[in-house]
Amino acid sequence: MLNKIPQAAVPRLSLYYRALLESRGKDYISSEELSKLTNFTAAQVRRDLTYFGQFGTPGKGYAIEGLKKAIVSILGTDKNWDVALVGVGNLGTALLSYRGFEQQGFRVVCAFDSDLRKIGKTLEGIKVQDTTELEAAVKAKNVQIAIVATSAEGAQKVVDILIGSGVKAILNFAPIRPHVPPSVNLLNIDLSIELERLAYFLTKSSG
Amino acid sequence: MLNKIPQAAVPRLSLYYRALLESRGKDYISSEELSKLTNFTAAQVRRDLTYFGQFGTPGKGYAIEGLKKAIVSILGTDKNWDVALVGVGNLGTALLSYRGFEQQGFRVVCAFDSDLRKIGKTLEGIKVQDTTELEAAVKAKNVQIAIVATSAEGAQKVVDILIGSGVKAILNFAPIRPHVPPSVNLLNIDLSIELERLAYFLTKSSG
DNA sequence: AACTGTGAAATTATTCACAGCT
DNA sequence: AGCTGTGAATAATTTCACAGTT
Repeated sequence: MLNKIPQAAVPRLSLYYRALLESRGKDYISSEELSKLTNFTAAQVRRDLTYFGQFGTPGKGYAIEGLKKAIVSILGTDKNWDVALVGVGNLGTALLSYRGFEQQGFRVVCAFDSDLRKIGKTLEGIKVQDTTELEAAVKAKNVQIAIVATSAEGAQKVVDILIGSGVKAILNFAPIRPHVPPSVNLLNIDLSIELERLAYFLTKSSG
Repeated sequence: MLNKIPQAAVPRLSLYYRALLESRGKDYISSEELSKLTNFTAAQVRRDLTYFGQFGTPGKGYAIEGLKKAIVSILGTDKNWDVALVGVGNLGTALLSYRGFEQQGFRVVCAFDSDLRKIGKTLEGIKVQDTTELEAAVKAKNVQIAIVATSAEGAQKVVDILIGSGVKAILNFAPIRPHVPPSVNLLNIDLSIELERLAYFLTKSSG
């Protein structure tokens, strides 16, 4: 069986995992119970899980500990990843101190900025380097993942340097859609677009 | 013609708008040109735009200035919205100084935290209030929109208070999915889940 | 009896392809 | 001639409903 996995199934898997974390004190959980905890349908829960394997026991449900381990392994959050951060403005600094990164196995090992006032400072134990050193540092440390938290203006150039340095995945917070080759995983978190979505829903429901 | 608008069309509209901002020096732009700038297909551009109206001129394309105004009006980014911010930790502080809010017509008019070390401080001209004052302040100022940037633990309680105070839309950054009535617009920005998506793509492409 | 896993149906979203307008 | 707007076709995703397993 060669399933094509819907893109949207992956974040749902994360949400099932959260629900499992909250489900202490029993061994098994049914798709029905998982659906109540996550506000998806029970059929969707079952379908989603079968995209990745067969984890259930008919008549009993899903073994909670086993399913947790399976999801962690599918998502890859049991691995550790070194990350380079480019841009230590307000957002970059907030990201540096965000404890969720560590919890998910992401460790920021170097940080860069082009602002002379920031270069040389140490934040959360990481010394901020000049962006001109980006390529050399990323290559030397064999970093595979980068977070781009620069302004829109600098972002594409930074992305190009990162890709040239061997980075395989980019989490982009700059409000542009950088151009990357198909071999590079790009994930955009675009606050500006989320705000426009919010404005749209507000306008629709109040007008 | 009574279109149901696909959810995903709204952020695409935002991206078309960005492309239009970059298209200076001419009066008309074709769906083909817009598709090149946004990496969607020309058919998708045309289909998306017709969900919201008829903006094109056959033979010429879309009048750039007219389409820009139309999109701004559809998205509601021509309106101004007062916003309450709950949680002024690292992320909340970064959001407070994020200039994109103002640009999109969102103005933070009050900020709250339950940490005594933060209450009373002034950030970006906003005095941080105790979360116990949340309900009274939101009601007094008739705030319709709130940003929740608290920890997971406090978030649901904050959301309940906000809804009880008349808030109609919530932009939630806390890593939980708060429960809200259908009348309230909820938009989750869940960094933790994005990181797991990233881990998944990395695992898949490297394993 | 309780529950999963999954074909089949239904729904939703995208792409094709072209009639018709400028 | 050049391009939009849109029915129809296709593709993707979700939901239904139930055969089969524990």
